[in-house]
Amino acid sequence: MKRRSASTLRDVARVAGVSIPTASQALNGRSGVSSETRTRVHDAAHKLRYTPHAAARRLITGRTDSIAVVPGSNMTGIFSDRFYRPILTGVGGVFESAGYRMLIAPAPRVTSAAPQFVRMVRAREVDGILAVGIVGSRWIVEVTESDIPVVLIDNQFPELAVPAVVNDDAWGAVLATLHLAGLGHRRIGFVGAINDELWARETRTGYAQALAQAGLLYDPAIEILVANDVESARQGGHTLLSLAERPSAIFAASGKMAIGIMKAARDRGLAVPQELSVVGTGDSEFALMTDPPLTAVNIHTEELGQRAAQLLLGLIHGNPAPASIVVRPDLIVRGTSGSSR
Amino acid sequence: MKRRSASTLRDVARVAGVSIPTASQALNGRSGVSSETRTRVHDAAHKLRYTPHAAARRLITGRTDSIAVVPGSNMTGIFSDRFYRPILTGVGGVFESAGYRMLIAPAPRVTSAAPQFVRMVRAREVDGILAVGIVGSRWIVEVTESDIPVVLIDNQFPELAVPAVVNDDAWGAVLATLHLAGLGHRRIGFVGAINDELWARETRTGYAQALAQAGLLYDPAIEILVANDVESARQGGHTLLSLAERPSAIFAASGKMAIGIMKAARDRGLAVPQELSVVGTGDSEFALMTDPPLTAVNIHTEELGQRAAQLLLGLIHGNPAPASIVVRPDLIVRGTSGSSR
DNA sequence: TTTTCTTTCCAAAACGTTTTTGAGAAAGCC
DNA sequence: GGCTTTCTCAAAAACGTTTTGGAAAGAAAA
Repeated sequence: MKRRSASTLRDVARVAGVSIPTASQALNGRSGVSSETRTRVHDAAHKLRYTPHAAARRLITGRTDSIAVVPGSNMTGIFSDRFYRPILTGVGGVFESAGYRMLIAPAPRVTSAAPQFVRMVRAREVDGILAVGIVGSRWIVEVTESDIPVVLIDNQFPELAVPAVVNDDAWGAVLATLHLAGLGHRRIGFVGAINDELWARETRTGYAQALAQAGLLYDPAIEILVANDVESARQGGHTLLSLAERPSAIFAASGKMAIGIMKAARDRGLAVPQELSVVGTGDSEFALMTDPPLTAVNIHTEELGQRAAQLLLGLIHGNPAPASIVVRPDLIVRGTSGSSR
Repeated sequence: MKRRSASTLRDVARVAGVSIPTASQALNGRSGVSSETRTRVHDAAHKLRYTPHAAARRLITGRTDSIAVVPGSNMTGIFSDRFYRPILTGVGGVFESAGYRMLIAPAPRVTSAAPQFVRMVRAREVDGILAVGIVGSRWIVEVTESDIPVVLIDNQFPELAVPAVVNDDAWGAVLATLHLAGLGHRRIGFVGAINDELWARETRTGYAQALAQAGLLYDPAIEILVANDVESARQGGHTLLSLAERPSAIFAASGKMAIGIMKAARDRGLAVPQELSVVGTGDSEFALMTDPPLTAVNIHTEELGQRAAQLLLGLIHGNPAPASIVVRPDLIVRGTSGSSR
């Protein structure tokens, strides 16, 4: 009596005293069935706790109501990445209200998950794909061959015409740099990431551009590239702060690097923001942990995710693919940036 | 020529010049097919880029090779929760090597996702369920009715006999408190979470127990319960540190609360660890951001996830359900705890 | 009364696999 | 050459649903 095998549409039809197709019609709300039998079928279904077998339904309808989320190779993990996490929250919210499920390959990186994902796509397990971060173009080609809609987040393949949603990293750097310039700083240092990912390059570009815009000289001596972690940035900070003409403000391209800079300042007994202004990039959880709280470029990560999800839903429903979407960050001024002198 | 509809087993059979069942047998490596036809079938399948239709296969085999991950109501979000994130990383690793996929309802909390999940389970979309954090017992009952294996993480229902994997929160508190006692501290304060979740209660229990074990007096005046965030803990810290007989050490039940305490100490000009020792709880990403790095109870989150995943895989393959698994944390001594005086 | 139109339902086919059963052919044995 | 045995393959059934093409029954129109 424990193991009551799951009830099927046939059972419902039998209990309601109708044929299988009639039961199906009734439950799916299609016309051509009297309201009396309709309620009888619904009652039977409810009594038997009937739920349609997903695989059977998929087989005939061709829809899966699921989308696959693919972690790019630059994610530290689909669950552990600080930057991409809130993006996925945004994605999830949109798909939830649309009644979709997210299928997540447990593989930490797309490089290892690639064959698995291609198989998933070919097996028609999903209606669409959301690739988050860096994925190889070879992989994209293989996937798009299957006529399944794909949307990229924080990545672009202009030559392949794959729709994408990206953050305007250069704009963020411009905001940060102009903010510091507006406070009267003339020597604004930059600590960037030494990798060659898009955001690292773009951030650097924005910094240089903003300097020009503010009429400040670009000085390679106060620009330094380090690995994207606290300790490397701390060392980089010491390099910058030990200069004869040390910068009065530093813009760090990530939250971790900003924290490293603040540690370096504290090591040297420099008060923030009185003797050194620091601007970072990142979420508020990070920013509020420092003392004082970090002035930072705020990337609308959740919005990135939402926009991408909406775009993908549109493609699934047959809408034409729009051009890429660019989302601009803004700057949240907290306690680490102050006027020069 | 762009829209080449996906090839099916029938196509493979036709190209190879055999019947459909023979093609199936050959591809699935079953005996009773000559090696010559077998290679012919494989060649055809490869040429046509054949991949079995997942839904069709599921319909007949009954297996889905997927498991559902259910976010508990105390998660801040399946992607955004600091504590549960690494657990899911552990889970993912195990399922990846076992060839399983993870289905994640995008809903942020199980309370909102409950009906959706029950439907998923009833629709036989998954072979097993992993519930992470707090889920309602009513929900569990509803799900277990479907004869689908369920494993809980960081949660327990002794009366329902649902297998679970939990962290030994009390033990962590004992380690932290005894560490401080071992450094010579006689007045060890406690900042706990005011919610009534299991970990909050257990941590408090462990603290009290360790005091007794160390021969120290339990003083309600230096125990305080606050909301689990930085700012609340900061205020709580001020309360504790303004006492006439202020504690020389404080154990905080979470990383956020530990940071709040450190901010309070800095507000009052108290040097850590010279004038106040602080021990927290949490991952190293958090702990390394403070200055000096935080001495903290280290919960083996990833191991929790791995053990739970392995347990669930066992249940799916018919193993008997073992008793609950308890994983003990350890203490990582960093820079915020020093000897008394 | 006969014809035409609705309404309500059901039989059958389809989706793409896997599994079971059985038939034909080649080979071994007397 | 007749008999069994082994090997290879194909025909048919099954999984649980949705969709299509009518059929039966009753009501409206002639």
